[in-house]
Amino acid sequence: MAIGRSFPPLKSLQAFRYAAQFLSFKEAAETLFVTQAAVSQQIKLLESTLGVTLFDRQTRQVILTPEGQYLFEYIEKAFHLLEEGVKGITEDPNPNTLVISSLPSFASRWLVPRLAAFQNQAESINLHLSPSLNIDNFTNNDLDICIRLGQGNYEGLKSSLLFEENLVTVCHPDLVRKDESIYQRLTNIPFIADSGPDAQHIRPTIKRFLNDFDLPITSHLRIGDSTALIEALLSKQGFAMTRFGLVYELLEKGQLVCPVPIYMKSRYDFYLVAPSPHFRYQKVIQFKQWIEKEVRVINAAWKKHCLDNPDFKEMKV
Amino acid sequence: MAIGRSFPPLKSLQAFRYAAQFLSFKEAAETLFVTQAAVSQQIKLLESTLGVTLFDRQTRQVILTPEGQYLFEYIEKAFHLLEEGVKGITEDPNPNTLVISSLPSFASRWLVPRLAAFQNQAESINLHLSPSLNIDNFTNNDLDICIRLGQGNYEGLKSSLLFEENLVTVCHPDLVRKDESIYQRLTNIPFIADSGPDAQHIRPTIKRFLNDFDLPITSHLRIGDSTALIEALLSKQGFAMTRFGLVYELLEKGQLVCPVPIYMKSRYDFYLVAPSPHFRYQKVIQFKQWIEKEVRVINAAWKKHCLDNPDFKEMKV
DNA sequence: CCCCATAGTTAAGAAAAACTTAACTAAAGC
DNA sequence: GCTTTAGTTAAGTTTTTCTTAACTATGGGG
Repeated sequence: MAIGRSFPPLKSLQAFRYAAQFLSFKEAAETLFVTQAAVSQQIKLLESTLGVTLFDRQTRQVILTPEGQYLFEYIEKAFHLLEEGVKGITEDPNPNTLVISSLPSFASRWLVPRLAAFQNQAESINLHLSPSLNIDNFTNNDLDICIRLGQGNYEGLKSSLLFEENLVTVCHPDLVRKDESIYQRLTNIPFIADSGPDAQHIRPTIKRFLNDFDLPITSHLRIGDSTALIEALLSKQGFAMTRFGLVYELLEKGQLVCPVPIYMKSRYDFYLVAPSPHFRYQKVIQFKQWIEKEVRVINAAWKKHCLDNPDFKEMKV
Repeated sequence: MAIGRSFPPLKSLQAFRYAAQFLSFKEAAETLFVTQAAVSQQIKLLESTLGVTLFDRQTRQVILTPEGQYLFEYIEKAFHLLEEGVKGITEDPNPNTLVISSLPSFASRWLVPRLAAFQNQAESINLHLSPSLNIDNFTNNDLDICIRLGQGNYEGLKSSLLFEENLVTVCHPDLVRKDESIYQRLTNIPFIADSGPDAQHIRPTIKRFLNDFDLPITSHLRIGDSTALIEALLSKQGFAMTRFGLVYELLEKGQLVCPVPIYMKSRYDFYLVAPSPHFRYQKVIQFKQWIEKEVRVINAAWKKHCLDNPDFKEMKV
């Protein structure tokens, strides 16, 4: 049932606004991202509803009638106000404070140590880092942007890929000897299972790999928190398959090594996530540009890792 | 695909306008003739699209947030302009001239003789009567209102029932003798067929009636124009089944009589038809009130006709 | 002078938006 | 403590809007 008895549909008024502005149904259609037929039908509907002819048709062009000119004055002003209001409301209410929600592991291991660099180049922006394990809906807080590990599709939110994650096996270097076989390593080094929600798809792959060596998948230790997982690895409690982005610096420093020559693409990647309007905030634009540049080191590290370990094999999910 | 990328849906802005005005989703819903759930969903959609909280919910009531107050200023003004513009355009561009389209038969036999009465009471209104056989679409002319015989459903137009038509048999009084039977009359008086488009449903009924007398339906004369039909009747060429409204005055004067004691409701009735906004013009309001009063004589005449002829039988279609 | 391109129109069907219904929550009021 | 009220949400339905395809009528160019 129609809203506002006998008031014309708002869509038809919007179509009229652009048709009258350009004196062209075609250009109005382009502006509104619809077909010319849609505009034609909307104008017809508007004229029928009002009982007034708004355009004189001249086969290939239209001219506003006096009534059309009269109406356009009002409609144009009205839509201008709507746009002004919406623009004003979506403009950043807090241009000098950037509130970021991020995975704790990513925040503590990667982001925080680098934020100084961002703050140096964006001195007028105060940062508020809010570690969180879950996506946010952005409607009851002043959160500006999320850094998420996921698949990038969140209802009502916009996602921008930061970097694709890969999964590698890592352990303390003291747990491996250069001359032992893979079989020996798999037998001698305990497997630490990552029980985090974004790691569920790793286990079947590990299981299939171990089956090739006729070995069962057992793990005396299951850790769901990435930070704790790193501590367990560094304290020589076993090996795990985990995100390259999490461990690549430790690999570069030689604090962790890859005991097993396999890797796989993660089902989840890192995204910047926020409501569409937030991506227009200047502070978010700056942060996005900065972090996209910073994560290039992860991509470069991955490329180098692949070059340094040409024998590593990709496991398909 | 959405119009105006990232601009919120216009319906949601309209819902917001009333929700903010009344500080009540319930009252906004009533104003918009939708359910409370619809308003709730529209507000949620608007907040999600803008990435802004517009209302603080307090279980049974809502309060505008500062952002909501800010936006409301613009939205309220904008919708006010829309309404002003639409109101201004639908106001009667020609308040002193009333253009009426009517069936020629109805116009010449009934309306024109009476228009003097209307003009006497509406001296400032100039009348322009335009006989027409077809409904009009009102978009390329200055027509104000139509008087139509039909079923009252015309796309994009509003209809108001004037009076219900009935069909009676009529002929010149010289063609009947008081003492002859129905059978004798049906045999002796030729049948004139009305071949007008709104009379198509009469023939099967006449046929069925004649079958009861074991008589074929034959007509040596077929006339599609009501005015010509009346002339044929008055010139003693036979009997016809036609609209009571067309002939009731001739019946009252004794210039025509009913040879056969049957009648039937017409499938088509008389309607006033025009675009919705035209029914708000003052001149149309006056005309409608006047003609609705005038047609009461037809209704009264029908009632009297029924009372004067209690033996007449209704034929069902 | 003819053919092609252009802008607008319309009907029919598809897609998207908007709405309703029903069940729910949380507080206010009696 | 129970009932009422206003807002919320999910699922399904209805309505609106759009697309596509075929069409018309004109203008322009060859």
